[in-house]
Amino acid sequence: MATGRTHRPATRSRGIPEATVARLPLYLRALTALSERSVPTVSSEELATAAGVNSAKLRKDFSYLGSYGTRGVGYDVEYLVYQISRELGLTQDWPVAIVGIGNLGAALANYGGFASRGFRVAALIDADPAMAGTPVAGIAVQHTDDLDRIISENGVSIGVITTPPGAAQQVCDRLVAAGVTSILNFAPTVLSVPEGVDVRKVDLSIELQILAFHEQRKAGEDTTAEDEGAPPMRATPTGRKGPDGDMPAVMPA
Amino acid sequence: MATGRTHRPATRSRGIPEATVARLPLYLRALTALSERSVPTVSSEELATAAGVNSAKLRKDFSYLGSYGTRGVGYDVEYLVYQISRELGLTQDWPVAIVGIGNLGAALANYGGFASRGFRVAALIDADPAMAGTPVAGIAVQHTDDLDRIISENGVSIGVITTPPGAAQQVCDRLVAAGVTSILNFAPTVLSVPEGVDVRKVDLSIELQILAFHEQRKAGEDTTAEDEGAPPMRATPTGRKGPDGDMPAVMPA
DNA sequence: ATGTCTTTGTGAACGCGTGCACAAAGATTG
DNA sequence: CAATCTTTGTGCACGCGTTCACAAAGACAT
Repeated sequence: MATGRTHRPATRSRGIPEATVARLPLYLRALTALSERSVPTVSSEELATAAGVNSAKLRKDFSYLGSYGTRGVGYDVEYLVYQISRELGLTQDWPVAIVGIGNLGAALANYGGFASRGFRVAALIDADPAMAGTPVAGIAVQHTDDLDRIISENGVSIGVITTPPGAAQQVCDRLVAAGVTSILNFAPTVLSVPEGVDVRKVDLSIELQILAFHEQRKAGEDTTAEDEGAPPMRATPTGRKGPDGDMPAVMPA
Repeated sequence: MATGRTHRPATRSRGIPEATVARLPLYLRALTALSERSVPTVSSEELATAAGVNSAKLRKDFSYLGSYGTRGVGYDVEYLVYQISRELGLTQDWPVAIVGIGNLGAALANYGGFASRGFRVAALIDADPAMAGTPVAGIAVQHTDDLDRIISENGVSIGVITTPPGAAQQVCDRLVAAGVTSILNFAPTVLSVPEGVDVRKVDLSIELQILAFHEQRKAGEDTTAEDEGAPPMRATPTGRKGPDGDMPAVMPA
């Protein structure tokens, strides 16, 4: 098991707050839409509405990038698109490797949004020997044994993990050893990585559970004093509780 | 276009902070793993490590749920699994409808993590008439025309949108009109929903762009005074700029 | 019973992110 | 050139979330 940090201490990267960085892609998307409609300039108010944020927040976000606006007029759309793209590093090509070509991995390989903004699916990797050579989204799947070579040859620095949870940490370790320094993890696992490696996770199950919480809360608001449901007898603090748990089996897996 | 709030003002739901709610599924997952290994009790330190968080944060999170630990011993695993499950509303069944059965939608329908924790894929909906009746993950795809009826009959309150961006808002409006109050949006679009409806978004493109930012930053750290790249001539503040933009076309779409 | 040892639960301080509100800047008009 | 109007950029205050550090609580040994 790899030992290392799991959380980056929110390093204020080059003075730009993490929260701002997370919103830049949102602004960029809205700006791109305006650009396609040949809109020359946009005010912070309009752009904020399009991006679904507060206009003051948007202005403060942009202020971290520099003074790119013109008072009394607004922001030059094309210019801003370029500045944000550059800031995000989207002016260069980012070869990406997807490891774990199951349903989700294949879907991502086919996903148009991937290739659209400078990201290029450079390799598909799977542990199943039977899949090797099979073309998915026009790219031949390669075997895990060659992972190291594939990463090096293609200069991949961003890896996407769509393996089953049991394989995720191992794949992660191998990716990192091969030189990958950014990982997008779709497996429901807490990845442990060494310092300097960034990990972002996308967890469908967690998102649903958060929604369920609010949903339950909304439903419970009607009943004034909702029935809390008889809590199951708590295991006696001392008596360790029998081996065959008589606790209600809530969740199998 | 629907008019309404886009952001919930972080309503401190029943006293449990939003940040804590977002971590509960993480704890639950770690606890479930311990439960399967028949571990009777766990300390905040151990559990925190497994979940990848600070132990003080974990204790404070649990303190919002009540005093479920035993000092000097730790937490009873089974009991805590039940309490968190109940708090998240996972003791009940949540029928989910997926709208937009393309690559991603089909992958989600097949995704095991969905069904595992009380969530059940109750319906698959697509706008393509040719898909109607086709079984995906053992469920027949139904046509968008029947959306309203499908939602009502199955008592769906959580909807998942995996349509192309252009259709997302319209689908969202229809889902909300049919009674859905929680939406998980995979389309790269800012959804506008009325008060009382929760929206969570999963955006692959945004995640990659955030990684690219940090990746670029890491790469740029080596070169002491990195070349900022000649900024393209800024559009003259007054002269509105020609219709055929001579700005470098950074991002096509 | 008394003491020791472990671990929880939480008060308090700190830092980040958000939003208000306004002065400064520039465009535009007469 | 002066006046007016629009919109940016930001100082400031507030609230949430995180983390430290420790007192209180209970288990366990003697």
